[in-house]
Amino acid sequence: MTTAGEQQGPIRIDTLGDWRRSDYCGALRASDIGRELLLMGWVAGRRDHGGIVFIDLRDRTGIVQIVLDPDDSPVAHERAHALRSEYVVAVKGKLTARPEETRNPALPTGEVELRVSEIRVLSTSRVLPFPLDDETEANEAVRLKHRFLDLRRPRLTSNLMARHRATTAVRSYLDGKGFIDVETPILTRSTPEGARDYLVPSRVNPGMVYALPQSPQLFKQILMVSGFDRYYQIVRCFRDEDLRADRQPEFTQIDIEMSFVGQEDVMALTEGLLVAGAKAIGAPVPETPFPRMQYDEAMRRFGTDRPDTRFGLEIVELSDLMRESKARILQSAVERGGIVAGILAEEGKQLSRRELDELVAWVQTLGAGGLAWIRAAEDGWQSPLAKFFDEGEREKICERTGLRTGGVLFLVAGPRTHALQVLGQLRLRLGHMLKRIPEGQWNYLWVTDFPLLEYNLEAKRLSAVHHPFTAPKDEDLERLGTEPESVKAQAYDVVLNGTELGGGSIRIHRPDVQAKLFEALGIDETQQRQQFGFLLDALSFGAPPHGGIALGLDRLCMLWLGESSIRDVIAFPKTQKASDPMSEAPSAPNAAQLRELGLRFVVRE
RNA sequence: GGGGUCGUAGCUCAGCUGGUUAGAGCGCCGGCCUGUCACGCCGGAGGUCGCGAGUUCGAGCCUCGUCGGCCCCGCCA
Repeated sequence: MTTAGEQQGPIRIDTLGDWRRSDYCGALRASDIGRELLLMGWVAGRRDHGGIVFIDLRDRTGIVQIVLDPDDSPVAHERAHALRSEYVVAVKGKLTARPEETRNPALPTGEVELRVSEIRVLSTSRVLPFPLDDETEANEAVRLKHRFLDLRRPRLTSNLMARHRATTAVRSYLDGKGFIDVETPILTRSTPEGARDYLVPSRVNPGMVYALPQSPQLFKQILMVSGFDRYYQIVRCFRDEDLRADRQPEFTQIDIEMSFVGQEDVMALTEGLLVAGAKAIGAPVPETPFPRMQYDEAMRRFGTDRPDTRFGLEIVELSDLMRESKARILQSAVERGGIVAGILAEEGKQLSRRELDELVAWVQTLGAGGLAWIRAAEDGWQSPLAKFFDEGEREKICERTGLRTGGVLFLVAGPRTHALQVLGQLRLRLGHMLKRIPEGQWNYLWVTDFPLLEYNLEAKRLSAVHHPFTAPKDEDLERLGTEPESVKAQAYDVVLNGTELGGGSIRIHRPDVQAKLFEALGIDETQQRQQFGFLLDALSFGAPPHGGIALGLDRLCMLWLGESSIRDVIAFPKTQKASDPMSEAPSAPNAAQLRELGLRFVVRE
């Protein structure tokens, strides 16, 4: 950038006048040759030969080549020298076939070009802070500060247009199935459990706050009680938790609830919706019904409740073989009620000693006791634990896991759930390292039969795995009071390639069952009234059996479009610190605002 | 709350073991150029090495702190 570049230059800005666009740039084809056109767009590139000038004109549909030839119009040609990147221009002219040898097969519009008879310069541009091509990936902070420019990049433009097609298809699909789009409040009340809330102080109720919804859960259930029967909403949700590549503080859910249905009905509907969405966005259309897997099996084989089933490297348990082992670390884990389990990498030979050491160190950062490995080399086992295993044990281990020469077996010992989760993460990492994850495969999967409750170590009480309105399986109902942790929920998650797309459940519609669940959760009657009174009221006035699901629209679009960050399918996303470099949100409130709200900030040490 | 990584020209990045005047490509500015499409050729401008302390004769490079981007753990019913 130079000072000269900051000047707008002597170029004259024209008015739009009565000019109106006749066509979009990206749609022009050989069939349009001969037409008189009026195009409007941004200067995406300029090749000025002095005697003849080529302009790449871009709008949201694509790029078409514009030719400014003094033989066509000396005036337009003369003005073309002053054009710069991202100037906005309108051009009038005739669409012609490009001379045979100058066609550009890389461009959908490469067979044609517009020969300009008249040009209007509608707007100029400062020099760009970063190039707008799809190749150079500028620093995210710079991109977000100038999001209006970032969004001009063809990839982001087409991502947002594709997202629009998906949401349109979803609305049309749900409308066709008789669903009613109903809006629910953004200013609502905080509910306990779940994520941290974003709070909004109420001016007219000093000392009181609203919470932004983490999801419209209670409202959609109430709509069922009200008899709407089938509800949907494409709705913003807010969770004040730390961000990830696939997580934003505000995100969009496709929220669905329906009455007089069971789990299978919701799942079938969801599959149809995903088919419609995938079709509209141009992603491979999944086959239905999707495969199913019970939660217990997912944990046992994949160490997670959202397994990526595109590759093997499954978990194998070895606890029974280690009960008597001389390898104390492994043996004692079993003795204490934990497990020993492993993952076999058949092609583990390609992992260097250094990579193995890095894996061991990495697993330790996950909070696991440690990671042991056994490398089956030509001349015997190489392993920190090798000396502890006799011939018989080695044979059994090989038999159980399939370990053979060239392979590496990874072992983790510890409390069951934790060991499995660590292995689940190790599995993903190995999948990447060994390039085992196939591109172009789309494994949709239902995970079912979640436990209803789990023991929360921090809170020292049971908490809901899904949420406290999830119905237990009918046959498990009576165990709610006696063995609550054995009760399964009528809950289901849909997973794509190891990413959770969404989840739902059949809800509790009977006040007596809901009360039992609150009891199991240790929420007393006063708290119940205070926190969920309105839902309990609603359930007591004739609630239909109902259930639903919520799907993460941003994540869906991200996966469907092959993006690795949710930010690239959201027009105005936030950084990892939940800030927006463009608008500079969040910002400090001024004194008058604080006074009016009756707030005072206390500086945290 | 924690771990990792990055921050040098508008952008992407190089910069050795701490040592003279901090480089490249692209972009930008000026000139030339009638079939380019990553146009080409000639010339030029452009730097708070994120910021602040410290060590040192000397810091882009070492130390500490801090700010910011990204990835991950915890967290996200």
